[in-house]
Amino acid sequence: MKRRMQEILTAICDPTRRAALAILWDGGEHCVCELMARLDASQSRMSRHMKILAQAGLVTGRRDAQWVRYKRNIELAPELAAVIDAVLMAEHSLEKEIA
Amino acid sequence: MKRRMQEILTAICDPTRRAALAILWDGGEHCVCELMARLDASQSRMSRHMKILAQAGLVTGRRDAQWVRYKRNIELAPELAAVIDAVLMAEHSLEKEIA
DNA sequence: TTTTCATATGCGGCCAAACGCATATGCGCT
DNA sequence: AGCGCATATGCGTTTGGCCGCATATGAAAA
Repeated sequence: MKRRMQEILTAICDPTRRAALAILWDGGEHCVCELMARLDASQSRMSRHMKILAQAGLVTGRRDAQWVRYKRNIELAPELAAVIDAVLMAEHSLEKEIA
Repeated sequence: MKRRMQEILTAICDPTRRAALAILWDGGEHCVCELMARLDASQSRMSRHMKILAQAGLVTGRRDAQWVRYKRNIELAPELAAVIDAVLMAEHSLEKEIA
């Protein structure tokens, strides 16, 4: 449906969420506390951001003891994954630009 | 720079702007009044949306008599154009989905 | 020059998003 | 059970985006 598209774009519009996605996009699992530390975000802030990413269908989380391990959602439709790929790719290539 | 990336994502986050982009993405020129009519948007609303798209570097406008003709910016960096392509592509393919 | 059409913009209101703080929940360890 | 770590969430505040309305600008035609 079209609603998911809007959710995804809203999700990736926030820089912190994009940064989290970039970390998760390797396919590995990462807990909230790790993301908090690496992205310099408060606990409640990071938790909420992850919820939004999950609701958009971009990531999935599972309980593992006291942690929640988030990872890229492998069931994401290919056309939508392509959007994320393009965004992360572009952001990465723009990182080292001078002008 | 990274700022442009954020501008672009903010720009395509709005449904009306995405719809305008979809129309302009064929490369042709379209005036504001045409976009207003096709997207059922008020004049000031459409004008502002176009300004945001232009500031993000996605489109360019030129005066032609009393009209302003907007079109896709052909000088847009390829990695950024790829993002727009992916988004429009995905939205198009999701259009006819049942589930 | 006055009128008319097309577009841009200043202003103020409205609404949703994002945040910090505090608190609740979930889980393992002792 | 009680404690401590990790995560989620309710609440109230602040911030920013989008809008309509009115007005300004720009350009052609009368």
